[in-house]
Amino acid sequence: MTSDSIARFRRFARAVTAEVGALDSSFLGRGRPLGAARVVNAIGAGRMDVAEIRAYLNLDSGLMSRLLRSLEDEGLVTTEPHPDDARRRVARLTEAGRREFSAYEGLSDARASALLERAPRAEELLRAMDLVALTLGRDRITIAEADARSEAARSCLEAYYAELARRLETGFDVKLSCDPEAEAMVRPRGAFLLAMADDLPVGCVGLKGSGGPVAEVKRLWIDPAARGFGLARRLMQAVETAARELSVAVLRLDTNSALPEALALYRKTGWVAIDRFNDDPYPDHFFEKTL
Amino acid sequence: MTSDSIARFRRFARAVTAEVGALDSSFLGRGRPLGAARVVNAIGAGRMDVAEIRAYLNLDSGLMSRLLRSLEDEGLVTTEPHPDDARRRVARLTEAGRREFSAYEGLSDARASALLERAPRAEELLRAMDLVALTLGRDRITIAEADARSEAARSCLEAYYAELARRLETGFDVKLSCDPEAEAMVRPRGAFLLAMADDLPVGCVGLKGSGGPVAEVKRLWIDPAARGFGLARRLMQAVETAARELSVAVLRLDTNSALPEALALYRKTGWVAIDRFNDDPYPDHFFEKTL
DNA sequence: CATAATAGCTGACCTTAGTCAGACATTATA
DNA sequence: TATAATGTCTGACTAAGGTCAGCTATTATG
Repeated sequence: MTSDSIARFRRFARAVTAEVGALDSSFLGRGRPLGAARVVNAIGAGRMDVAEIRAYLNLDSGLMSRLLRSLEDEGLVTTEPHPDDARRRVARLTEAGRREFSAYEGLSDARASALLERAPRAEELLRAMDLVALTLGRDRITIAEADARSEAARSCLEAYYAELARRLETGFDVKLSCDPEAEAMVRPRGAFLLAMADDLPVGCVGLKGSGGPVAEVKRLWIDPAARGFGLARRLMQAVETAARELSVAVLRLDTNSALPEALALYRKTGWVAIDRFNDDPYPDHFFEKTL
Repeated sequence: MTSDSIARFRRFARAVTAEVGALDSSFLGRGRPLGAARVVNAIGAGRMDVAEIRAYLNLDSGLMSRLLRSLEDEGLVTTEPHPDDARRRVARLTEAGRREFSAYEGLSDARASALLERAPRAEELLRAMDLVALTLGRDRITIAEADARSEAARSCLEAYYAELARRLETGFDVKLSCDPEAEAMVRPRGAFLLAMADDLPVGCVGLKGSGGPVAEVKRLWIDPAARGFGLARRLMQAVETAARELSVAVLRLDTNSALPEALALYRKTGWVAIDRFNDDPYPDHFFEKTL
């Protein structure tokens, strides 16, 4: 690693330290120490189990307990024993607590918004931030099943179609392609999987089934900022697992030689080239894998 | 600003918070509270005047004084009155202090290096970090005079040549162009200015003089990650100021229509198109400005 | 059923960071 | 030369974060 690279990295660290410090201090300014504000936000973000909050915020049990008492005194939080295990406790925001949480969210959103509006080329800045955030947080990316008709799924599919249109010499019009109706990618006939980074989708793959022993893998796509982390392989493994659960014996897929990284992945992971099995105008390579 | 953009910004903030927190905590782990470590690093980075360190780290004078005493007790720092003004004090690292500073630097460098080595496409990641760092720190970019033969200047010039080679249809070979020998861009004949962000150069411009009343502006270049902040305009203003100091009455420059943003800037800032005044093969537009 | 493990609570205590008023020496200014 | 301003230092004080031993209640386990 060159010293110039390291200097650039450290310039980055200095610049974001100031910005992140300012984000942190947006947790202040509402008459409450940072620790208590962080607890309100952890609960607001859906963490309820006290031990879970403690682990997330890295707090001593004594400190955590005191923070919860002070928030109860303020009327922002109620606690009650965990229904399954009375040693544990769960915390909930009161109506006032939810208002405080919204206020904190609003402050963070406003700061983000102000920064983005001041930036020339905001979309380029966001893509740069995506790349940094995903590289730093690559180990926290999870694979989860989702409805193919959900907003997160649709945003991935649109990005996929746009990328095909850019990369295929012929362009790409989803209406001319074999567009699997979303129902074919919903259980029990099929499935749809998303790679999620911090509640934002960064990749997808669909399993288009018919109820029979043969199903098709469709719509494998990874956000450009998340490439190189092995997500495509993880998604393909997950879709194979889902196919096995649905008693699928044979998987098929079609793809295009303009997507060499996809071809390489299929060849490396046990897929076998077969003859054309549909009349879709776009693909020029066809693969099969027996499960 | 869309809610999706804001969510992406906040994902970025979360990801770097963890990383920056880790960077901060590399200031810990050497048996010294964060405040004292930050003072050691400020002095090591060349800040000597106590008031200057205080302003930089945003510290109360009482706290600063105590931190310096504790560092003196540790044998890391000595202080003495400022030679010009005995009210002020200057702080210096002792030999042991310099060792501590090096240790902190080593920890930060190691962390940066480890992260970059783990990243696929490290250069793309660095460019993304540059864009984020420069956008966040745009108000801290300064214009300073530098030697045209210095390393910082040379790295800008090389980037400039590479960009010309990319953007001119004919390509660009600096040997075929009127390459001003560096001496012509050094005082008292000329000048060379750099835009600096955190000790790294992000833009340059040269003033090529002959000692006479006519001089030439050369090599205006801005790092792609720093475009849109008005740096070109600032550099041009600075080079005009430098020219006036050198008693230059008339400035000239040549440029190419493949660089429309440069042409637009010159036209907006009082430059007048003139006839070709050299036989350089690359430029196709020529401008003049009377100071 | 006795014992161990788990989860949280409480009180005592410590460190770090930060604030503020006042003291002191020095320098700038009317 | 008197006065104001500047820069640092000291002592007194506070808030916030954090640690630890011991307590209670509950659940898991041999």
